[in-house]
Amino acid sequence: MARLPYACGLDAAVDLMGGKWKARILWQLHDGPHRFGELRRSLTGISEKMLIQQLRELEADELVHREVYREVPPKVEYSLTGFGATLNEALVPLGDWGHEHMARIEARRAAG
Amino acid sequence: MARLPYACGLDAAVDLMGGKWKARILWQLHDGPHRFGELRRSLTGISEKMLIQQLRELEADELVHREVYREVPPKVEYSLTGFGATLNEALVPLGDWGHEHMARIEARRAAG
DNA sequence: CGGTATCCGTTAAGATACTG
DNA sequence: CAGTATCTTAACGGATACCG
Repeated sequence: MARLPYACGLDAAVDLMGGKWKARILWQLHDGPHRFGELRRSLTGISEKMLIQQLRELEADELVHREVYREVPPKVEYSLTGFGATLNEALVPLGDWGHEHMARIEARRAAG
Repeated sequence: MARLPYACGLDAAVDLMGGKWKARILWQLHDGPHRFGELRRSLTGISEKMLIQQLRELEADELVHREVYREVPPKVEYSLTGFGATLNEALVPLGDWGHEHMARIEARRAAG
């Protein structure tokens, strides 16, 4: 079925940052560029495959910039674009909300 | 594999409102209770199955309240709980961001 | 009106091994 | 170090038909 146009801003935003990892990846980049390996260690539980896949999508959506340094050993740094930084700011209240209610949310999840 | 604890607030929040529909459903309820059929018509493109499934999950997470009126024909109203209202507020900046950048996001999506 | 039940294809996600 | 490749499972999303 043909994709419908976005119904609202939230629809568009969720399309870009939705899923299990993207918001957390953007979050990790808020304080400057990070290398692939740093991100992998920070994002506990992510597989290399998912990390690179999500980074590629974020790059295609112009939220993240990928800079390759031609060195040995190889070095690649990921950073927020200006566009990505604005999205990150819009995610702050959501992150705060989650932080504030984390105990409740964990408890509900544990309850099944 | 056993689920890890939430890594940050954003992780917990996305777990509750992530997916294609939940943010939009919460959004629709911001101005008061709505009936099942109203929501179905508002959320263009959603199937009845997805709508009821997402509503049940939102109810289980105490974000949405379900009120059944024993009438003929049947009437059920969904509304935000206090908890759901606070999440909705945290989503406002994200919705604004999406609205502001909608044209750009649509264009990227069209480009494939 | 407000759902259920069933079936089905697609996408997300994860484990593991391997490469330039 | 920063990825690729392959395979498998789980979750998401949708179509259709039916029910109280």
